[in-house]
Amino acid sequence: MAQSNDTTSYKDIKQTVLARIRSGKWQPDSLLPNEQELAAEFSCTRTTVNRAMRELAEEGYLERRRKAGTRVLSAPQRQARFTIPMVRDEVEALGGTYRYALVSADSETAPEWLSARLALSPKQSVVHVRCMHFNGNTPFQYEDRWIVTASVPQVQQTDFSEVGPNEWLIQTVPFTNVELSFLASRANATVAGFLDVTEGDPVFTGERITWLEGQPVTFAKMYFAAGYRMTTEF
Amino acid sequence: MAQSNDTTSYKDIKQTVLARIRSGKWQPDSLLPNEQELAAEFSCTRTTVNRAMRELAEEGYLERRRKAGTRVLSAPQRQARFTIPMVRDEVEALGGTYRYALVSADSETAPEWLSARLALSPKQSVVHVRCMHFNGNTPFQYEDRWIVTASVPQVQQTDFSEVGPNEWLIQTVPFTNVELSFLASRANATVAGFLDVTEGDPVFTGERITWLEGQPVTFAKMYFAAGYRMTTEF
DNA sequence: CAGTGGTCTAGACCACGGA
DNA sequence: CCGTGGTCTAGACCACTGC
Repeated sequence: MAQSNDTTSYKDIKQTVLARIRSGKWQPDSLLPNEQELAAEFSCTRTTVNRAMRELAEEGYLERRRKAGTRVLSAPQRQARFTIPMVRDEVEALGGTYRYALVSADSETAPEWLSARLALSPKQSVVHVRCMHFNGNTPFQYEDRWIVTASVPQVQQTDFSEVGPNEWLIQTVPFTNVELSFLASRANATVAGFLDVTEGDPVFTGERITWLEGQPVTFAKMYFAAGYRMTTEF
Repeated sequence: MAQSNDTTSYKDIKQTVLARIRSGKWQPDSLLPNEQELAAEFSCTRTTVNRAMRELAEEGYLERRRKAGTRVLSAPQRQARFTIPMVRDEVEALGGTYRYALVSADSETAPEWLSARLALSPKQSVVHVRCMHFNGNTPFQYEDRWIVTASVPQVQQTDFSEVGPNEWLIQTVPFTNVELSFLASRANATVAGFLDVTEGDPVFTGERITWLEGQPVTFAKMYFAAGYRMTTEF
């Protein structure tokens, strides 16, 4: 199928193995034949079997350990992958026209809660940017962001009136680690005003911390407009 | 590093390539050397280069096309992976003791909104299960679930007083497709009561639809207790 | 058409970790 | 110790697609 020829591809093996798991032929927790035996069964090399099984393990269906062999996971630890698009792309994917508006950008001393959150030394300088992302004229996301000046000195000379801080950061600073959270919060007066909802309404909220080689770069809170849902399929 | 010997491993290549991207030596949108040239540079086989570059592409750093070659993605489409653990595991990972309690389980005719959502023919039979998941004695999640009888006939003879519907389903029915959404909703009187929050409070909410070979199996709403956040690092 | 990535083979050495 | 998976090599054929 996958190949025009009749060779057994790693995709064929994946499909077959998945089918055996689903049909119950290979029960959860049961030990599977080793790679050599499977290679013989599928009349291909061990390399090909290895790729198939390795990918199935990455996808959360199997557990593999040297010497112990390969087992079917009883509760498939399937992973949901959410692509984290830039706001602009997300709006445009909805068929809308993206518009950005700066609310404020100020250099200030990091508030205590932020210093604690990012493990900054006290009274470090940060740039605080607040901005809005629109879908046409409809509010889409209100963003509240702090950028650590010491990690990104150029931020002090940057004008965020045309380019959003996220797009600017991505083009300017690489990152090595990200912590991303989602939660439901309550709209305070400010957020409610920007998102055109009633104060106290539930707001889908994201928090993102970004590091570069252990140095904190930025902390962002993203408040999504009413009705937003983060969706994935797998 | 990765190997005890001094051979160049695919992991070394990944690191080097990432470093070049981050340092700006390989600019976004720029065309990279082809696999043969890279293999020569790293003095390894093309197979090894291929694995490194393929994985970097899967991770969202590169774009590869036959004949067109490999390019650095301008806006790294990094993906957040959330593992979707079973509630029990999630609670136990927090160091708590998991406790399950059935609220109700009834066979009924699918309400119209559900038929529409799952594309069921009208008036199909479903089993409606409501239950609670606790962390010790603290409410953790309230679950509202419908299971399509036609897809899982055994559900009619199943007692959900001891085993939660999710654990039961996972052990009973395989699935091929899942749609998973997260949103912020407002606690109605029922949800507020079960989660011990005030009516109208924001509630982090998940919705999950599961199919087996195109057949809808189950629809679940999961309401998380106050303070819940879904977190990932990458 | 021709260049690039996608995949397979046949064989090898080795790291890990269970018994 | 020694079986199992993890990875690399050297070489090959081919699918796709831009020119």
